[in-house]
Amino acid sequence: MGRGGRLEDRREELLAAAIRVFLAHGYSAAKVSDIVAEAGVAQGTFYLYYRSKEHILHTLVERFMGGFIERLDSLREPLPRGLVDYQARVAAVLRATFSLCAENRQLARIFFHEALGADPSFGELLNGFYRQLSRRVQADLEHGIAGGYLRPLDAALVADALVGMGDMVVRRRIIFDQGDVDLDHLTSEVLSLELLGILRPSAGRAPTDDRETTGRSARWFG
Amino acid sequence: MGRGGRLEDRREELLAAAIRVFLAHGYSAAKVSDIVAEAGVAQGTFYLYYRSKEHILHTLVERFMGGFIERLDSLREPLPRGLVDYQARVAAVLRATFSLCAENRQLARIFFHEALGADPSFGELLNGFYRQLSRRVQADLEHGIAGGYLRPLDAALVADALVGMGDMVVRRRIIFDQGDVDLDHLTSEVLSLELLGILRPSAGRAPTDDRETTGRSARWFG
Amino acid sequence: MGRGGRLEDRREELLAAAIRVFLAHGYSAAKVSDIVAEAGVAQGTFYLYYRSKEHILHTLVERFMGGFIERLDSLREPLPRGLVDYQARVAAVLRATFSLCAENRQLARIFFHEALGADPSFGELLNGFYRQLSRRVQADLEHGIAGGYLRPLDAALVADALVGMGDMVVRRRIIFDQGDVDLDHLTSEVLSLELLGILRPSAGRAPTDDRETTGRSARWFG
Amino acid sequence: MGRGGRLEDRREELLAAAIRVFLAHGYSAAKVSDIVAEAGVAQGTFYLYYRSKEHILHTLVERFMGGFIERLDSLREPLPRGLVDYQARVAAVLRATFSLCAENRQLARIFFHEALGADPSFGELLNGFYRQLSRRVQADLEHGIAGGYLRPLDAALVADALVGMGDMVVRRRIIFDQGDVDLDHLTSEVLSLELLGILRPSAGRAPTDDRETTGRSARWFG
DNA sequence: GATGAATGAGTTTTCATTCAT
DNA sequence: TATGAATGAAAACTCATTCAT
Repeated sequence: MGRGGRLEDRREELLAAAIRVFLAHGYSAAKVSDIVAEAGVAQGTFYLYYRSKEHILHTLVERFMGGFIERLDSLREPLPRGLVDYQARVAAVLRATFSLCAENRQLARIFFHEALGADPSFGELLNGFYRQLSRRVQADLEHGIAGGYLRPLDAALVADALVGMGDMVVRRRIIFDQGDVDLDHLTSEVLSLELLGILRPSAGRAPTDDRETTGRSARWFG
Repeated sequence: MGRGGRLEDRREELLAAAIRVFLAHGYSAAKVSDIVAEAGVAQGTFYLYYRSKEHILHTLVERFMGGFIERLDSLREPLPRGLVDYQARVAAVLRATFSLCAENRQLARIFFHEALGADPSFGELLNGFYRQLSRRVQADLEHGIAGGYLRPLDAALVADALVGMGDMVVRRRIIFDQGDVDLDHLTSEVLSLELLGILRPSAGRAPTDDRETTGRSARWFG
Repeated sequence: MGRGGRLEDRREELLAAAIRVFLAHGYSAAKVSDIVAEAGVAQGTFYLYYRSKEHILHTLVERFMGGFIERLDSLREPLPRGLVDYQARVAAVLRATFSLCAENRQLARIFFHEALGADPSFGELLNGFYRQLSRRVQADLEHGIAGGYLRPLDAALVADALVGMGDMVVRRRIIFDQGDVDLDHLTSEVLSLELLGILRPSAGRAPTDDRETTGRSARWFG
Repeated sequence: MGRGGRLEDRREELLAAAIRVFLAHGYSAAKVSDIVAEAGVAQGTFYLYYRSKEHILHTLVERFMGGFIERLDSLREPLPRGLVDYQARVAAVLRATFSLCAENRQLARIFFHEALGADPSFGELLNGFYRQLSRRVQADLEHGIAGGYLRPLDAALVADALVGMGDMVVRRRIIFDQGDVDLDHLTSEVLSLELLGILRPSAGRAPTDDRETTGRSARWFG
């Protein structure tokens, strides 16, 4: 790791500095001079690694989104073969979502809080992100409906709603909260809600035992 | 009425102009000079009515939030006396939520899109809004659990998740979409999801002929 | 005192309000809106009585200068006939100067402190004021030298210096100081200093008993 | 020296430009854009070196005051041992005062004319300056009274008056006047006035052949 | 690559003054 | 006369970006 390593280090230092600064002051109040001061390099150095202030935010956001989608996709590869499979998959996806955000709380915070107002283009980006998530959920729903273990429903719309559930739990329980989070608890509650609904469960509708679905493996990026 | 009315008119004209400008360029790219040009008044006039660009956004946001909370509260006054009551109430709340956002799509768009990144303080404001909604849902959930018609669950957490469902549906289906929206359809689908969950309904899980619920005609609300 | 009286009252109220505001915030920081608020009239009313913010300061300054010069001139009418006369006259002038400034401390403060930086033209005005004072002193000095009771000296220059003595005593002892001032003491000390400095260095150099020269009469303007 | 020298140069260029602009238009009418135009640098460069327009004036004023006080103090180190010493010292101080102001006429002009009304804080600054001068004079007077060669007097008050003499001579004869000044003449006239005014009125009222003192040749100082 | 001084366009905000009522 | 809403020119100051060293 000779020269290339050094260069990457600088890029990463700046990225890390940018995270700290964006979190401390918010994106628009953050100055490039704050970032370089935080990173301990000269003003001009910034522009050797990033085209602009917006570009470094873009990098941050794309890293979050890319890592997120990639991780989720790794859990989804085979289509679920039945209800049990499906349950396990949803559990795994939820667990991964919450873990990912908890482990990268700062990045997630920037993604969900700082980026949006920064530039009109980030609105599109965020929407694209939700759309990607929603499409995957929708596909699974349709698969399940066809498989007969899910009830008929407007899959696209319900997918949006389910993504929203996860989104809000992440925003209010993981990003916004300060203290430690019980990821297992979050997962099992949201999973039950998603699978069962809130009505009193009639026979045979056992809310899944999520113990199994709660692997520690999720090491993502950063 | 004469004079006072004039003053209020000016305030409103500026507000309307600000909405148009914020939607067209985004909040941070919007200049006060754009707003006054749009409103057809002089630069200084703006500052007769609003302390700053941030202040007019605050006004917009508070107007949206206030109207929203007020409307929802008007639907919630008596606590639901049982499952049927509860269902009607949730239906009404969802319907009102979607109607309100559809009727004030521009305001809603500013609220959900422009305000967040504008200023650190708006993050707090938005969070407060979600917290208020969530607390109300939580109270209803707890009431229903005590009443025996809802299953035991972590009411605070599930409330967050349910608010998230509505939030995402609003954002992706009402605000983001351009065309007309079938509010009844949105309501009935989200209502079913919320009440029943997505698993195949076992016996007696009224009120649920899925066909009907999913169909366009379903009327859960007044 | 029908209409005219009213009009004059308004003018005076505005003037008084302007004094208070100029003293409180300084001329340049003072806003016309502060003055009208202080006077309890509408913004536009100001311009019925004064052409501009500068104009009201001009009015204030001219009132001070005019009153000052007028008062001094009333003491100087007959040329002093000899040393005794001269001493009495200098004493009276000093006493009047100090009284005037003490009685109109606020106006004086505006004159000496606020006006200068307000506008280049006030520099000229102030200089003109000093020039007028200096010329009068110079004339007396020349008269005294010709009369043989003052020593030969550069009358114009010494006049400037003597005016400066009074000026600084006024600024540091009357305007700047908060508490009460012993005008008799100021007068007698400055008088001694002045007379000893300029008298012909012959016999009879008794510093005047200033008791006599200290009349209470000085009621000036305002 | 290379780099540091450059930075200092820029500061000085801006300072010099500011002097020219303040003298030409007056402080309050002067725009930062005038200063940078005069200095031939960009608008933003100004703020690399000075926080604000007020700050550069502060710098100017402090430079004047500092240089002035420092110079005077260098003349005063040993306390005068008697009348002769005292005379020499007063002469030296007057001469230095006049020289300094004549040599830095522009700076002095800004100090005495522009700074005062600029900001309330400058009133304090100027007053502090006069207070410093006055205290030094007062100390000398008290020393002389104790030494028996000065007459009893209110040293603090007379000190103020004497400072005022110098102040007005500087303002009217050095700063305000355009042409050349005869510093020797100013010094000798003011010196006579001052000494006669404060010396003990006993025998030997040297140093006083009035003819000579008033003449151009008089040399009271080195 | 690294530096950091210099750039200058861009925007908010203020406030003396006007004028329709 | 009195009002006070409206005007709009004016200016300070910021900060992302560049570029000579």
